[in-house]
Amino acid sequence: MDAVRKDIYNSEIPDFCRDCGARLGGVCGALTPEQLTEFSRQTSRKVVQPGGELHGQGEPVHSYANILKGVVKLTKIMPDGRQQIVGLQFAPDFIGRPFSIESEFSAEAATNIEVCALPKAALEQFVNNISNFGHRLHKQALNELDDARDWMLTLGRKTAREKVATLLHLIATHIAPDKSEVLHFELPLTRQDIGDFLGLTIETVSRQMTKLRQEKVIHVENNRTITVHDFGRLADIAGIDG
Amino acid sequence: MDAVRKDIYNSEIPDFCRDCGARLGGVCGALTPEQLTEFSRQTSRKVVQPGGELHGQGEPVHSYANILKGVVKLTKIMPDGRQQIVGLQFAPDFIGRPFSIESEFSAEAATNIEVCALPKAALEQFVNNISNFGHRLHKQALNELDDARDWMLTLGRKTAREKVATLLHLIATHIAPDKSEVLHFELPLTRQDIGDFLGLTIETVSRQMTKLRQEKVIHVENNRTITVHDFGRLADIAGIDG
DNA sequence: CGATGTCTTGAAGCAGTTCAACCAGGGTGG
DNA sequence: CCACCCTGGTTGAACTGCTTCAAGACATCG
Repeated sequence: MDAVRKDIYNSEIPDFCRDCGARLGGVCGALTPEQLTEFSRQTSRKVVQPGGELHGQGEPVHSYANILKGVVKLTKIMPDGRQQIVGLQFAPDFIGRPFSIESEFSAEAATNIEVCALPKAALEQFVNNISNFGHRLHKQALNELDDARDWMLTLGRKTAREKVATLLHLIATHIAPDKSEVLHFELPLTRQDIGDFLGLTIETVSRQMTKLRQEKVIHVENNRTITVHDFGRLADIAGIDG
Repeated sequence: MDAVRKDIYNSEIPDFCRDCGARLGGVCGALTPEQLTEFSRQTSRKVVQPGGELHGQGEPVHSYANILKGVVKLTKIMPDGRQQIVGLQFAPDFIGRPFSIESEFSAEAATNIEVCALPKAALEQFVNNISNFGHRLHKQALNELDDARDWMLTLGRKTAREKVATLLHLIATHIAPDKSEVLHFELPLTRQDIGDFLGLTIETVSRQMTKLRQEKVIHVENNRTITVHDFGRLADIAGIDG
């Protein structure tokens, strides 16, 4: 780490960050190369398997993380076991409630994920010393708030059919490789996860997926690989736009 | 405004703010007396009738406001008229999406309200010049996010009975005068509003209220005045805690 | 005192749940 | 290599909680 390699194009950026997909987005986009170096010294890359917990509901938050790859689900669970996913996060989102208090939900890997974790103390140091850093976190919170409110409309007022279409639309816009009319992607969620996100049972989710398949709105392979034939049609069914 | 009256107890606080219930909470709590004076110079008090809009869905945000009194509902509406309340705000909450872009929902007075409105330019000035100000806004956003996610669980996984109890619990904790076991308050929402908040029809809301009344969990006068006899029982029915 | 808006109550219908059986893929071990 | 199971998904049939539609009660206000 002392002998920093340099090249013409990325002269000051630390090795550690050079190949990172999240470098320009999320909180890291706020950092100068020197700050990035300092940042990278305090963080550690972690790989987490599906189902692995980043933090549990009711636990104090002691660590934060930047998602580099994969999907993280935020879930709430009631004492009797009923479960609700209250947020999905994709690269380069930031995980963890700043100004701690204990977490009101658990954060769990939905797919294989790769994160850049940093301890609470480091986060606080960055917030205090880097002017843009707090601002970036604020913006992320506002985005999550907008997403949460969109989803409240989905949960409260949409039919099962619209809900499933809305979910597919959401996933597609976040992880599909291109923005053409025909989209192709891997579902990062199980049917159970989808049910828990939409406030439905797995059976209802399955039935609605089957219907969309029969109507040729989507094509499904191996239960997880989805092709959307007509993105506009999907948005229409989801009740998005006017 | 030039001849500032002073008294022994509130020497530097502007007249304008002296009787304000929100002075110590919300964003104003971050301000020194001098800043408060500057702040008060840029703001104007407004009274809004129930149904009055602070800003509409899809409009650019050009004004912000601090709630001094009353309740504001944030609502989303679909092209076909289906409606969902995505947030309730009480004094001393702050209204308006910082870093504008257009608003994704409308903010509307649910009761008679009194607000302290300030233009976008003034907000930006405060964010840039007062170090705590942005931090307060950030905290407010995080609180709203926690609230939104709590509500997602309510919308997605609770029964009609639990939903109604959850709403009563929410209102009670926000506007009830004291924290004793027996609570007494005015409902700031119509049955339609309650339905739009809970993702239910007004008929279902009414039926569940009747049931809670018959079970002596609550007492209702004039459809709007509620007495909660046993707060713990209400929380229990709402599925809150363990 | 009728008129209007808000809330309640009842009865019928239906979207989504529940319960149960079945199916496909992917180990594992005899 | 097949028998076995185990997990995740689908499909069917019966049920039910909420909605829908319709009528009535209550309060407020010209």
